[in-house]
Amino acid sequence: MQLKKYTDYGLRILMYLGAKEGAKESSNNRTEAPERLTTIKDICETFSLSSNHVNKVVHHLGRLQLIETRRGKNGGFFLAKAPNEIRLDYVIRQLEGDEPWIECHNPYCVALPACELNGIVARGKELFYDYLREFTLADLLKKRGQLQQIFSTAS
Amino acid sequence: MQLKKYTDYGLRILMYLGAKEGAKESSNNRTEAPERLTTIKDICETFSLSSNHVNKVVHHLGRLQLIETRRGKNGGFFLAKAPNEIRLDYVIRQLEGDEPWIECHNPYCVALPACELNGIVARGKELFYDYLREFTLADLLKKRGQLQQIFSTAS
DNA sequence: TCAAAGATACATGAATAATGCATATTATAA
DNA sequence: TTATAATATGCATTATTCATGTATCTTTGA
Ligand code: SF4
Ligand code: SF4
Repeated sequence: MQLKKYTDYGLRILMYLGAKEGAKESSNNRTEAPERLTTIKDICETFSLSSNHVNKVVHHLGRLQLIETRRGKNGGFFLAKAPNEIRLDYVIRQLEGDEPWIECHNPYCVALPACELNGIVARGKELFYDYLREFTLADLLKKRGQLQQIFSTAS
Repeated sequence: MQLKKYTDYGLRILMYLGAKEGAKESSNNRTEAPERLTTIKDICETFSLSSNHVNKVVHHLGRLQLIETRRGKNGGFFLAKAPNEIRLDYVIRQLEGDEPWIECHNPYCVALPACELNGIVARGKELFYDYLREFTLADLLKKRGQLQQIFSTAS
């Protein structure tokens, strides 16, 4: 019972991009690319991660339209939305995959027709996500200055 | 992000015992063993499970003092508490293991000193368990009659 | 036309959960 | 007292999923 690293990596990437964006004097036009784009290599060096894995997460975030990716030379990616428009429940649900937390079929459980448990767990799961729904990427950037310092210091 | 089968097996066992207990005219003395005790074999045949795995879960439930186990001939196990005293949050926390849902150390994440995420997820996890806390084994036995029928029919 | 970036597909490795096996221990009954 | 039926316990193996690696393709700017 633990979130996948994959999911956390996605959030780290968003935090990195959010913190960096805060660094410049905040362009209003968000689909305009900043000076130099963040690359997968940047992320890997900052967090000491495997580029292959990050590759996939970045791609996924792109498909979700949370970031915009640019291929080719001087390519990279940046936030496609304002931090306060990126809800944590959405990010985690999508990256994590939204499967039921308890598996009653496969193999089929005989108790299923009379079981109250799966409904209770499913409701609990929704409460978890309801709570996450109250937060956005902006909430993760409360200590933006400190994050910037960490990210710029980390090799 | 899914509960372990191990945990669900534990709940199935409790449901089985609870439904069976409802069958007889409810002895008040709960540490008194009923006529014939439920065995691991019974559980395995009912749910088509591996006896080794069930073995361990039964042992675990015994250590948690949710059931009382009896070794030797005519041994087996039965509920050590009334169903309404067995809270689901406790059962699931214990069987599942109460680790954090997001892993910030091991390997260490550079963002940790300035990260808001782990706290948010930890709080969401507690809300999940807070919800489960409202339910007991008795709530899982709402359809006791149907459960009894299922369990007696299942080979 | 080269090089630097992400996109994509597939293969491999690592971690953990699930299961299997063997044997010890205990309690009951014949 | 002995056979038997049950849980207890430790270790081995298998399966599944996650994480990571390798290779190649595509795009794009210089
Ligand atoms: S016991 Fe209930 S929750 Fe568990 S597998 Fe069976 S039907 Fe699903
Ligand atoms: S980003 Fe935050 S939550 Fe994720 S590992 Fe780092 S410190 Fe923990």
